[in-house]
Amino acid sequence: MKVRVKGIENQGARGKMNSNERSMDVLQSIVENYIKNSEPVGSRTLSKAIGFKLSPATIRNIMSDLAESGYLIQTHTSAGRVPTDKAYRFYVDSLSKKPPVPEQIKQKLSPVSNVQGTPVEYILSKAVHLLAELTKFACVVSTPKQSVSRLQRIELIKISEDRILVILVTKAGVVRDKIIFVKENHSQEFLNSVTSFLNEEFKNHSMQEIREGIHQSIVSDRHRYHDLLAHAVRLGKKAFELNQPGEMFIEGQMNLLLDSHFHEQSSVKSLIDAFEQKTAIMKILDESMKNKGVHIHIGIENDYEHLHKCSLITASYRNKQNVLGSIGVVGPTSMDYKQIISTVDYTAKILSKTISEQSYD
Amino acid sequence: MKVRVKGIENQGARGKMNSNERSMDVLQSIVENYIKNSEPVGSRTLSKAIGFKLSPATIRNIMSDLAESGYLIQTHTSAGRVPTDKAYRFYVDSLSKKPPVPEQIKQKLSPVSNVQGTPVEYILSKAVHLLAELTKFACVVSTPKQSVSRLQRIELIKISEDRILVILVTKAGVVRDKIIFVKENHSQEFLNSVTSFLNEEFKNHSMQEIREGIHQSIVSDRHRYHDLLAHAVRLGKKAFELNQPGEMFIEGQMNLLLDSHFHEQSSVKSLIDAFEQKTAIMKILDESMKNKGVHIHIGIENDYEHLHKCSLITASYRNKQNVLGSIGVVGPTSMDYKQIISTVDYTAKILSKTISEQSYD
DNA sequence: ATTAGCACTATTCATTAATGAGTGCTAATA
DNA sequence: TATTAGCACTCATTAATGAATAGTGCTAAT
Repeated sequence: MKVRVKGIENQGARGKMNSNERSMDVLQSIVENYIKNSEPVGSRTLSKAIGFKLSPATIRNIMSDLAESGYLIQTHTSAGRVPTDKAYRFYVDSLSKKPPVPEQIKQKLSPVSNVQGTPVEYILSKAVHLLAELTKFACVVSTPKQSVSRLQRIELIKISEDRILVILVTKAGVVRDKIIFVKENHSQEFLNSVTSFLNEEFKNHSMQEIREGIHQSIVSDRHRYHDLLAHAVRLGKKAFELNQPGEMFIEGQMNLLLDSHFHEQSSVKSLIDAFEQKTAIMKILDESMKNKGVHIHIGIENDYEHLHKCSLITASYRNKQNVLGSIGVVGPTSMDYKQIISTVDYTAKILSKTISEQSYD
Repeated sequence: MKVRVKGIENQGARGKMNSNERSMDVLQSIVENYIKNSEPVGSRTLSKAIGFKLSPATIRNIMSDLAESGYLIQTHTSAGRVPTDKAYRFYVDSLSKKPPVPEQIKQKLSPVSNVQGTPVEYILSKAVHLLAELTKFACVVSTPKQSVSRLQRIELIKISEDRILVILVTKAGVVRDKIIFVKENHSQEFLNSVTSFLNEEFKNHSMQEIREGIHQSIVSDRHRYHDLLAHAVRLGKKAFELNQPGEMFIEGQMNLLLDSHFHEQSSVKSLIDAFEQKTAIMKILDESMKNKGVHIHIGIENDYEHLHKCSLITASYRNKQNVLGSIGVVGPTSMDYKQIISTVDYTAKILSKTISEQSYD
């Protein structure tokens, strides 16, 4: 059996650079062609697509090599070739610069920044809705994480003898509420004192710090003999306890079902599962908050099995101080990466800008 | 042409009651059979299903009559009969009592009431999620309407020179926030006075009343010479302005796509549209708040064309004082009405119970 | 190294025929 | 007179067949 130079894989070892570069070009063309038409691409089609610079026979040889290296597969003998996840990975890695965002898309996303005075959640839902409309895929956004947010203000409102409504306002402009149950029947005046104390003590600190700080206070006996402070610390501990799970908004799930790549029954079931069990996607969004820029997860790269036929493009959004959450698109592995990447990137940026303007510092 | 007694339609006019009752029984059996198997039901099948009490031939005659009266249709000459929306309407109207809710369903919905201290929105999302899981259809719930809610407390928090964060807490336990923009640079102390005034003046009044009341105050010159009150009224007007559209949570949309009745491309598109354009469903939920009990909209009865292949089962939820919103199921017209109706009813009840316990009066 | 040519393979599509479920009508029956 | 059995007929569904098509792999020529 004749061993042919494989291009890409064994760079320079023995093959000519030329051959390698050409393989890459061909692969790129195949990927782009498949993204465009969602149909296995054959040697003749491709030859035509690149303007007959290479004959179908030559392309067949190259394709054969690419297939052997795991970049392409055939659904059956007489079908064209389809890119594998490895090919998509190569493709997105070789994308040089993000192309400029089309004016039309900017236009469509402009409502995100026209939301004077509305809650952050509303801005997020608007953004994710528009993103879904633009991309025609499913889109997700995670709400700001409590732990990194810094306190703007806390309010304690007496509701009944044993219940206190806690309202937390963060610098990012997020308002969260919950009810805590207490044994003592505190007066509203007393709660006001506690409120003042907590606000003075903890304003501008992150929730994380506050939780730790309060824990410290309890351990230390600094407040042991001061009744008000002791109570304040006790109430504060309850008030700042994290008990709300991170939320996530989803839009456009149904778009996926119009996509031909998900027409099989099994794929649909997988998707339903993936969205039902939000944790997997949530994890990816959380991950995306750790680094700047756009994150790309292609098919099999996803840990969660039900997402093996999907690619996720995510980007984090932030205010001036902190990374708050992230927004992303879930689509088929054969999505138009160029377009989606730049759209997600732009959406995250405009979201950051809008929320920063609304933030309280 | 021989005129046969039609049953149902011309009761007692000339036909025997027997024949009429029998037609009804047969129709009911057909509907139940179709709900169960999702397949056109033929005369032989039905004869077997009712234990051969009537021969296929007799049933054919009855079916023929029912078809003529618009209760059944045939997809083609040699197919069995399928119930029309008219038949479903007859069927649900003739359902006597809601059957008891199975213990298993109660069990599955129990997490709804185990939500000590969480925001109302969280309870709602939990309920709608579980309902979707139970029914395997799409489920929706509307968040409490601001206008009917009664004020528990308002807070004004200074954010910057020209921005004030308004937090409204209603008796139902709903917390809403928004930012208002002001020209004057009020101190927080001043805002506290305004807050006290507004709380004293308007606590326990519905938002609707407050908006009207404030309007009155502005029209009257009662506060014209009192600076604090004048400002309070001005700020209050802004604070109580309704600017948040009614929200709606949707869950399990994708369940519908596993349902065989929505397999055609066109149906899927219709559904996507229906959920994209939330207003139509929202309107039905709002409608459902006006009367007690379970509401049923079958197929063509829906005003919105894209819902013509769906039935909606809705029920309102409430606290001790007011009807707050409603929850419902969107499924195919051939859904198992008995089961869905009782499940929705029960869910609404447990929701009402839970929210009432959390309410502040 | 590239390409043209050809044999080979597998899908897709339309046609055909067989099968079967179900009806409508008529005549027989209780 | 109401019910039922029997039969001819209709139409969807299914399987089988064959032609058309798109594509490959290999070999030999350039």
